[in-house]
Amino acid sequence: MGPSRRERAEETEQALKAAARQVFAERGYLNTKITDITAAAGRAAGSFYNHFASKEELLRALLADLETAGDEQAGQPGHNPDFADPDAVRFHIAGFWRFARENAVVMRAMGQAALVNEEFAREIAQFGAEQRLDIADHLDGLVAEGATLPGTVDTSLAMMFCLVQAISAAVEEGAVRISDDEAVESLTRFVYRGLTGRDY
Amino acid sequence: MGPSRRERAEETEQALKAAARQVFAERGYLNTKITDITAAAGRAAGSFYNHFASKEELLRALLADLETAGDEQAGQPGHNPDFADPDAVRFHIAGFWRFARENAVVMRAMGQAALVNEEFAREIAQFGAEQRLDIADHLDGLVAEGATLPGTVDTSLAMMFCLVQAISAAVEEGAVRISDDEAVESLTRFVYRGLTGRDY
DNA sequence: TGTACATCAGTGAACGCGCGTTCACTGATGTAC
DNA sequence: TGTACATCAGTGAACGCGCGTTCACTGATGTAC
Repeated sequence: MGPSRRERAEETEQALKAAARQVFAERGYLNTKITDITAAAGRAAGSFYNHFASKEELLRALLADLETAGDEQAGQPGHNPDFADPDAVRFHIAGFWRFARENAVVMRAMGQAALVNEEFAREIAQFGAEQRLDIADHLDGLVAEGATLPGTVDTSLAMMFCLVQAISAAVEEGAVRISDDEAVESLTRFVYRGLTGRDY
Repeated sequence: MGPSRRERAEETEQALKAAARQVFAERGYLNTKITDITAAAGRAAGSFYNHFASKEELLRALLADLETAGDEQAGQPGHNPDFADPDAVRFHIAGFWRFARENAVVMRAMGQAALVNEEFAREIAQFGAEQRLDIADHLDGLVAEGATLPGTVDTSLAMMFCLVQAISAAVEEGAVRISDDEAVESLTRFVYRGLTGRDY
């Protein structure tokens, strides 16, 4: 007796997701046809629709996987919310950097999907806004100590996030060549200095 | 007697370009059909191919317009290449900012085209590399004065460019709300501090 | 345990929509004489 | 200046390609008795 139906279906679904990651990485989300995914997964074209209503739905599934994986590792030992300490800045940048590099394929796919799909665009915008809100209070220590931020709190946060995100994207597409450690170190120095006006 | 053939053709070509800018701004390059452009220009679908071989060629034409416009205003009065002076940093950021805001539609279209077209991707990458090379020497003054850059020269430049570009894109798509002056001022402070390690 | 039927994951050829692209046609401008 | 023909910008219906999506079919697993 072979695998149960449920097992068989689960296998195919995982195969499709893995194949999608692969072809998205190779040629990008927008350039990927559904038959590219099924071919890479070694299944028939029609099989796709047993598991996902569309390429968008598949991307949502990949995103959901990524979120649960993110939640699991979000225990965050060593979290220090006071950006007056350079180590706290480095800790946050390193975390974001790791996340961005590990999930580069899905992040890039999301970005591409957002160009064509209003819904995805809104989700990304909201995700960014939430991220910024989550650590808005991390700058309080700086202000309390009398440091002058480079702009409003929101602008300062936006600059920090945009910078790290843009650099990780640039590294990912090969426009900038730099090791992970070097990136985190350079970014930490740039951001710490930029936010605080202090040398480091 | 009506307008000459040449005049008539020129008019239509300009109308198509203007219409393209408009619809690209409204719904993005990738979401724009050729008939969207011709409809917005008030011409028949077939007319498009008298002027451009494809949507890509039209985008190239827009890019060429933008480059000649850029060259004209590149007299650059008041150019100061020594980034030890915050005003020099502000001058460059303000220039880039103006350019990015004025040509946001075409820049965004280029970015979208690059996702689908290898050729555009290469051109953009090369353009960025050239930009960085053009002002690589602007950091020499800093190094000579004994300032510590946040990373290598190339990494430092990449961070500066990525930051300004990412913020202008974020403003353009409404993810960040900030006036032009405020943006330039905040960016100048962030970048000057980040590069030099000095307060400002 | 065995038999008969129901259900389901997977298949791949075929269908059909959307849109880029073509092309015969129109009405004008340009040219030759 | 006038006439006859060539050329060309523009038109829009029609064509056809690419690709998403469907669906009748297969061979297996699940269920009822």
